[in-house]
Amino acid sequence: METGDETRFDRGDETPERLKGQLSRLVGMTAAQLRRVAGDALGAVGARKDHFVVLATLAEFGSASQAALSDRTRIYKSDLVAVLNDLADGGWVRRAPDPVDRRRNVVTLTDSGERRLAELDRVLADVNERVMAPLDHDERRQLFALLGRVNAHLDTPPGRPGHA
Amino acid sequence: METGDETRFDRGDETPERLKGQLSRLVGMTAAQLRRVAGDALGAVGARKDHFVVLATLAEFGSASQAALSDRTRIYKSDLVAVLNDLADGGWVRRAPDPVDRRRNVVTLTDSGERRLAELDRVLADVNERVMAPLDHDERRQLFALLGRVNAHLDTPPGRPGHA
DNA sequence: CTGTTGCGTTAGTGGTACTAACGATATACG
DNA sequence: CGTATATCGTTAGTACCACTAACGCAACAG
Repeated sequence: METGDETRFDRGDETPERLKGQLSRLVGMTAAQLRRVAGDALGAVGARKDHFVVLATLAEFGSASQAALSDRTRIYKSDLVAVLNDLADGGWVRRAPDPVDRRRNVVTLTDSGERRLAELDRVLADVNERVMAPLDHDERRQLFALLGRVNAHLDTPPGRPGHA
Repeated sequence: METGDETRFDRGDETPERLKGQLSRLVGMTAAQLRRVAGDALGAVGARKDHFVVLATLAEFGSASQAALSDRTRIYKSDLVAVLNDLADGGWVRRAPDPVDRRRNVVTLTDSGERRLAELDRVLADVNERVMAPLDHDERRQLFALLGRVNAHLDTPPGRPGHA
């Protein structure tokens, strides 16, 4: 092989200049690849990631209105409609008008919804395992902790200094 | 109920169930916020992130064809067209046919392109600083290293064990 | 009854990742 | 030479994701 070919990343002594120093780029690239891997895995069983998010939220917090689901999942209420349509079509959730406030729909996880959640959970756990393969247990914990802190910090830009 | 409203994340002793264990979700949320912050900052000076990526690549590796740029930046050649149009409109790059192979364009950084790069570099360094504010120097290094390893691992899914 | 607010829905925007095809040029082979 | 094939830049289009705007409806406060 000629030398000039595989320069890619390891320039070694030369300062990596601008590109590598940007956390946004590194996180962005990682996220894109993660999204792809997870999306493919979910797509293989006819699901999307928001399906998992909604099912998991229903399982953890119980039945809820769409507005509450939107708050808890960070899925915009406008996008939630299609997700719930999918889930209702699959029989994984029921969407019924709330008798006490007829503006609301009460979304409820069905039995087959719980099974669906377990299935998607397995799929994603598998993806997670593949993705984090190069890291040992401690390193995984560190990565989660560091990302979690950055994430929490980005979540509260103004005001809200602590939980006062 | 006691706390009622602000249950959000800190359930504490209860296992975080499914949602928090997914690296894809944590990385995805962080990436989304980063993209937003960086995108806003760049947008404030009329740029996009790919502008920075291309300018930085030209500065580091020198003039190149669009195909070479596409390889180095991971920007699809189809998307690169618009980016280079923007950059050429701003006078930051020149795009001239290659005399030795007239299929190619040679893309060259101009002087004002170097200045533009410095400007965007400042903007992004600022973003980077804001984003990583909660982490000290060592933690930043750790985060980069861990993400870098995951990222590198995702980059080489099949075969290619080493540079054999 | 009237204005306001919250709810679910529809529609649309803009950015990002990705594929397909095409005209033009370059290269390889017979 | 000629013809097949590959590469280059470009156009167009797909799909997903994050996000906004507006609308009809129900609830509620006055």
